Amino acid sequence: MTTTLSPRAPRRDALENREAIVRAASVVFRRDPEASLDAVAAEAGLSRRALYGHFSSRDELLAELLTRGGARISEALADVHHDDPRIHLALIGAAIWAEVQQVRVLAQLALHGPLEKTVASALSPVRASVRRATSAGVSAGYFRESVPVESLAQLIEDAAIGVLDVAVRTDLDEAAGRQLVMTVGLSVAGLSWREADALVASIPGSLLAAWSAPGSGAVVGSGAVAGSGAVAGSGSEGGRS
Amino acid sequence: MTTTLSPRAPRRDALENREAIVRAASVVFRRDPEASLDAVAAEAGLSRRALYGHFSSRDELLAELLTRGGARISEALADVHHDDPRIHLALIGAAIWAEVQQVRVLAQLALHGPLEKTVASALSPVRASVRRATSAGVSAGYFRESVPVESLAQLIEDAAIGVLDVAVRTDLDEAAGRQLVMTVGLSVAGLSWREADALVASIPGSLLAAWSAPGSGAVVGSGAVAGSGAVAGSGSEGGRS
DNA sequence: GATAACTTGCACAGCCATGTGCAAGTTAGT
DNA sequence: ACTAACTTGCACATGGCTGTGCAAGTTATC
Repeated sequence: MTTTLSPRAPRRDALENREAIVRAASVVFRRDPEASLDAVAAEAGLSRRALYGHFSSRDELLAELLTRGGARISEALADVHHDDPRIHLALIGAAIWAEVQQVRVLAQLALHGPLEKTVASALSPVRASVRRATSAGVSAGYFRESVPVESLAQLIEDAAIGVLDVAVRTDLDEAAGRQLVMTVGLSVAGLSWREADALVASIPGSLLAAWSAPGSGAVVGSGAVAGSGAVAGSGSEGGRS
Repeated sequence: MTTTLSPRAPRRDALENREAIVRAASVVFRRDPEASLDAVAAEAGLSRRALYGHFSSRDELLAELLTRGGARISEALADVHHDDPRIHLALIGAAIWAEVQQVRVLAQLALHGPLEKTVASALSPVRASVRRATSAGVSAGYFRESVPVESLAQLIEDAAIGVLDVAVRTDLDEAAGRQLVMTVGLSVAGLSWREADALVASIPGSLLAAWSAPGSGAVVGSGAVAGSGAVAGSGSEGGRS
């Protein structure tokens, strides 16, 4: 008695194609937030026309991306806490690193126009967490006090995105990338590199286990990312400059 | 005997209009590198058609912008040297801060596509200078050694752009902005915030005089930047679709 | 004040991207 | 195997931006 209502249930491959489209969009838009739907469809291995069978407009696709990205990130940050604001910040870095792909799509999309507000709300958990750690770290005398806290938090955020770019571009392995994101974040906050390195080294592996874990399920984007001739095709080296 | 060749010399206001266009382009493209020429013409107070009287294509206008920006920056960096790599890096920061507008236009344009190479070459003096200071600082044990020098230089560069954004956005005064750019650059390099602050404070004013100077001539873009109702006016939001 | 230089406004072509409709396929479920 | 679900390829309307031609203005310069 599956479904007596409709004459037939939706097909399973349709669902798969929908996923493929979202994944493709994630890959393509990370490189160019204004890419055409044709490009997305191509990356997904479908026709442009079929894409409209799943999303009735470009904006609807964007909305889906934003929603998913935001959810992934919130989830990842959900249980990141630590009494030492320095370690807290480092852990945020590690969590973010585990979600690079998502974060970078959001960051890219943020540059656009009308998405700003949506993206902002998607990233707000990160922002809040960073802000809390920053503020605590400044009070404790660890972080620089020569800048208003909001600006500092913003700087750390911006720097983090930059680091993600570099890390991805230079093809660091998981551990190295995570380490870089953590230490540079701390540096911008105000620590010297020796302090940052030492601090990060002192973090018990158990705290990082969640992300460094072997088969950390639910890795939506990873496949797409690996297969991304994307990064290679575009940037080559010019990158940001 | 001005010019016996042509029946009449070009008019002076034409030159002024050309300048206005370039300035407008600088303002508009800094916000949105893909803005239409209509937007540029409007910002310049001219018609789109008139614009084509000065630049035969969009690319020609871009080229002019790139060339000027590159020239300004090279010039600003020409006599930035110091034996202490930390101070060298800080001074680069100060020099860059004096050219924020230019740098930001270039950085924006860099995200585009076919411009990559041109932009890259325009910014190459900065890159080279940063790389030199970075490498020297690492050798001296001041900067972090846990990252390959090229990546570190890249990180510093990226961070600098981020700082410029924040600084401009939060409307810091000249001195504060310069200070921020210098210290955060040093932080990413690896110094603690106390070290960075102390170091920057120790830099004799004479070394900064060049930029902090009252009427440092040749400030091409400053007027345009100040007058930019740009940021406010444009966005509206409709944007794409 | 005559004349060339410059601007404007309009009309036009071309290109590219978005959405949509429809007829003909192909493929998954029952 | 039959049928509905899904995909494809095409055609089409719409809208934005570029680049150009031309006639009619305005303004600097001689």
